[in-house]
Amino acid sequence: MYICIVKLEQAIQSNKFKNQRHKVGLNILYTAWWMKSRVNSELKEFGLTHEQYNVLRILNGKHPEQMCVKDIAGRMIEKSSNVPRIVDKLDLKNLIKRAQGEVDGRQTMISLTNKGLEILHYATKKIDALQHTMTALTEEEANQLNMLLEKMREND
Amino acid sequence: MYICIVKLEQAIQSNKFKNQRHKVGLNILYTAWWMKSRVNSELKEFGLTHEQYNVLRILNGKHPEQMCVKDIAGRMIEKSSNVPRIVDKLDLKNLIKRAQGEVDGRQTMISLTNKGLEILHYATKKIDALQHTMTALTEEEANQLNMLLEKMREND
DNA sequence: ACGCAATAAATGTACATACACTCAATAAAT
DNA sequence: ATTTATTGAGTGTATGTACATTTATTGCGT
Repeated sequence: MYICIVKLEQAIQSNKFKNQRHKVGLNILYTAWWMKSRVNSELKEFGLTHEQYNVLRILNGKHPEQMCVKDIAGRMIEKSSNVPRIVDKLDLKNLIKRAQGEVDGRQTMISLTNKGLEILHYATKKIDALQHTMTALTEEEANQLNMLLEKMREND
Repeated sequence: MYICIVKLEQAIQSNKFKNQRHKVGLNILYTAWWMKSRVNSELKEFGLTHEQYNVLRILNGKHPEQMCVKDIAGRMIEKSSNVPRIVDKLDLKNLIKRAQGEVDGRQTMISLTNKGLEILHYATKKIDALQHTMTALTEEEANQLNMLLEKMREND
């Protein structure tokens, strides 16, 4: 276990943590960055970013139905993501289609193209494999980690 | 405990997790975003961003000594932070000083100004108080969370 | 029906990340 | 000692975040 304790200290070259609760904040931020980096480098061969991939995944959840921009935004992990701009990039690559909303003219309805579906398919294979090696935990440990994270955010 | 399990599902409006290890990835990314948002809104009154605050804190660790850009970068949580640009912003606000390195002319040596020290002092008070309410864990739980995060990154 | 508030999407701006590249200074090789 | 490689900082570009503002459309109150 000692090796583990040393790892964050190595990564941010500091061991001046006031207490475990202080350390946990830095540890979560670092781990999130570590995950994003690895995902991004895996997605590079598809010309996708982490966020673009996330939007494609969300669209796939409703496929072949369309989704409006607001519904996509509500499912994003980072709530301040600027979905219209991410959708712009996906549109330029013809991975999604846009259409004016029929029931509500203010909405822009987004859906995956065949090209988008295909790229998502191959990208998902890669990401799933990565996630497997990246999360070196048992289901039991993962469950405990999830519970601790939820408890941490209790005062929300 | 059930309330907790529901929380991430609410936040990203999804409950289609393949397993606990899949969920843990999303949970860490979401928690990191949640923390950063709260820190940023707390720092707004000082005109600082989360990253600028981080650089000031790192400089304070060596104060009154100077640090070169590379050493600062090595202590950043997000390793791809572009430190020269963050330092630019701090310089414009006169919170830090730059000087050409004397022993190595390639280095730019950075140090806090009095104004930087003062702002950091007040900002730190706020952030410490925030961190206290934001991390609703006991020391025991925080320690366990830290160990699980380190174990998760084992295949690095 | 008309006017006004509310909503959805898009846009503008400042800041940051990710990554390639340049430039000057130092270190290394011969 | 001179050439060559390496290193530290800075810059350029594309992408994304955070947040305010704009524009078009809808819904509501009267």
